[in-house]
Amino acid sequence: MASKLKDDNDFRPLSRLCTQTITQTDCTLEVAVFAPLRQTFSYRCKTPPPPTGTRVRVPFGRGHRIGIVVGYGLEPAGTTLKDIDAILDDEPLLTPALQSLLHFGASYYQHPLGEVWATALPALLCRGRPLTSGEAPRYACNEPSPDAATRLGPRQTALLQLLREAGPLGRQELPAALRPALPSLLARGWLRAEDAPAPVLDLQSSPHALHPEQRDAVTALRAARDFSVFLLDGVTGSGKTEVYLETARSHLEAGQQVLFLVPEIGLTPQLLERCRARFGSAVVASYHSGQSEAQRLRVWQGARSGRIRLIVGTRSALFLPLARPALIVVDEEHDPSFKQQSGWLYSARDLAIRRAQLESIPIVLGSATPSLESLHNAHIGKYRHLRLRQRATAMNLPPMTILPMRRRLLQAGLSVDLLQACTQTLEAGHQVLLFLNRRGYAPALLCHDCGSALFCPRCSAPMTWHRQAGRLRCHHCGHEEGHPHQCPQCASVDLRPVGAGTEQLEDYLGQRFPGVPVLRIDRDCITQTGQLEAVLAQVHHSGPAILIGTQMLAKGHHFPRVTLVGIVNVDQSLFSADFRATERLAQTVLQVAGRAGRGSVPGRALLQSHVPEHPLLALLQAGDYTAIAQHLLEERRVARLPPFRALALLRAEAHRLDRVQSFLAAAAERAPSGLEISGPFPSLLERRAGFHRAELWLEAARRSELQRALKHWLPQLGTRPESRRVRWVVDVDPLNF
DNA sequence: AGCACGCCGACT
DNA sequence: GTCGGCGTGCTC
Repeated sequence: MASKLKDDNDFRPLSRLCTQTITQTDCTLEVAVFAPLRQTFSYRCKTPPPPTGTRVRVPFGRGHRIGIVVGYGLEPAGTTLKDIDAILDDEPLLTPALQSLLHFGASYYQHPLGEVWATALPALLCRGRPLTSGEAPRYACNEPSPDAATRLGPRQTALLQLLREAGPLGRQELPAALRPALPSLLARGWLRAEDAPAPVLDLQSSPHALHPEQRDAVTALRAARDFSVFLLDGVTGSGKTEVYLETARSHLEAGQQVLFLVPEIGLTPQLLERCRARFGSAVVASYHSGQSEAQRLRVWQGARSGRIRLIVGTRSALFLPLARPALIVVDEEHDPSFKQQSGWLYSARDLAIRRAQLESIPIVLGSATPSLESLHNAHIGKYRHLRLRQRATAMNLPPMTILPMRRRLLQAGLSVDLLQACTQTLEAGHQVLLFLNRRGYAPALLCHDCGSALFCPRCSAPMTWHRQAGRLRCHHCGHEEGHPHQCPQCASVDLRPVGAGTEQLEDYLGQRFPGVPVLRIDRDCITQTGQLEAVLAQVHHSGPAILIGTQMLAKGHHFPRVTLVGIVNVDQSLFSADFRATERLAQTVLQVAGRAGRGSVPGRALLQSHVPEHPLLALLQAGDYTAIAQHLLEERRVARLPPFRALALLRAEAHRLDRVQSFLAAAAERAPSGLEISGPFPSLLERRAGFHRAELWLEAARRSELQRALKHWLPQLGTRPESRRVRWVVDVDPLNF
């Protein structure tokens, strides 16, 4: 009775299910319900079966759920199957290519199909909102008027007159006072609703002429018709965006659509504005989780109908249906934010490549500091490597200098040399940017008598002291408490902050440079939308000033008056247990350094370190990312790490450590051949929010081998008794440890 | 995930 | 004597 789909818990390529034309009535539907359940469920359908990708409402448990038809049972329906309640759509929500992408994504990342669909669709559709064109109709007068003898009210008369003079208008374009008159006039035939005409491109020519490298890149990209992957490897300021836009332009002119992925919501507004200025605001939209669900649905429908021609969006925009896709752009492709961190652990960058393949269109991955994975793929010829070495502006990357910290006097983590450089810069009337990826006043509070740190009661990490708020906070689980009166170990009252965070820097520099504005940019002080823009505007209009910031400040913004960039702390990254830490450090340093000297005055960047002799720092100092990447790739090859090996983690957590251990031990024991298993290892953060955490490393020579092994192993893992006592997930191609 | 069922502590 | 704690198990 169970269909094949369910038998091996496999997600078959959709083509194999779709190509069969199911004509007989009373057949079995395979439904992926919107719930985190590994199986699909079979239902009986007495009407002609709907195509895959349509929503159905089904009885489920003692209630009802909405799900997606993902296949058909091959055997005749058994008597125990329930009937579906209703078919919610006349047609599939997604094209076959996009349906295949979701099936692939569920299978590759070992995630339940129903939840994959739920992640990919706007929430309103998951809740059963009917599919419409998504277009607001326009209202026009009917001529001749239906019953000229009727006396109309003043609002009705005014509305009719307006529409006669101005032509058809949408509801939003009408004065709010006249809108209430719409329903009655429509009902009585005075007005009719009509579809708005498709918005048109409003092309503006490029404000800058392309330099030769850009022109070559655009030529290569425009020539690509079928699936191919381009790595656009261009130093900061080399004009990658211009290349994207010029390539997009030719596709838009041909009536097609372009999808533009960025790693963070914060990067959408600038790019959106630039696209709107170039192509006309009617055909350009953004799509991200900061929008209301109604808004997202509108963009989704606009993309599906083809009315919206270019979308700038974050991860989830990858799943927007496109009527006529022509090009996908993944900007800042190295950014780890493209990997989803909870639920379905997919990489939007990697799935974007898969989507391009399924749609037979080209895709561009762009970055000034490409990921080692992408560089490797370029080296082995899987991607076409396009380089932009020339800067569009005349500025160069500021020279970088390592500042040794050993045995130096440090104040708030700043060496005298760095402070001196700050003084010089400020005296010259310029601005300083200090980068420190650590929020709060101090990363720990330490007892001066017994030396114990104040740990989070639920995590294996010390709590961060936030002095302004007067709170100790755990950055891992959100636990919060006030300043303790005494040390919980020895009852001493001498508790002191150790280490420096952005808050401490702000504090100290405010005292050290009285009269100089000190502006801090991190998640603690930028809480509302628009706040960041306000601070940035302040920076642009200010004279000498000091900017202090975390990761938040490293991305996307330019500070023409900043001529000194100080990177306060690189040492943790040099010795991190996360093998990607050095790659990230190099990317961040170059990114942050690139913020300086974009105006007319050259800048410089200073890196503080206790180990100035570290080989990576010498490479960083030279500012040559290609050389750094080469060095790091060689390290990875020797250490047999990605991209030279395929890696997945089996992570488990539970309140009781013994349950975590016995689950992982049982899993390791039953591991299939072809998979190299190591561990269980305690996770980098051993305990989080009261859960003990550990993981198994699963490795294979190639991703395909890893996939083959996982496919057979994991379904049976879920049936074991140990697995019910822990929370477990597989993280395929993990990025964060 | 929901939403049941199911056995052990403090209350009208 | 009940209300309710969340541990365990099921959903075609």
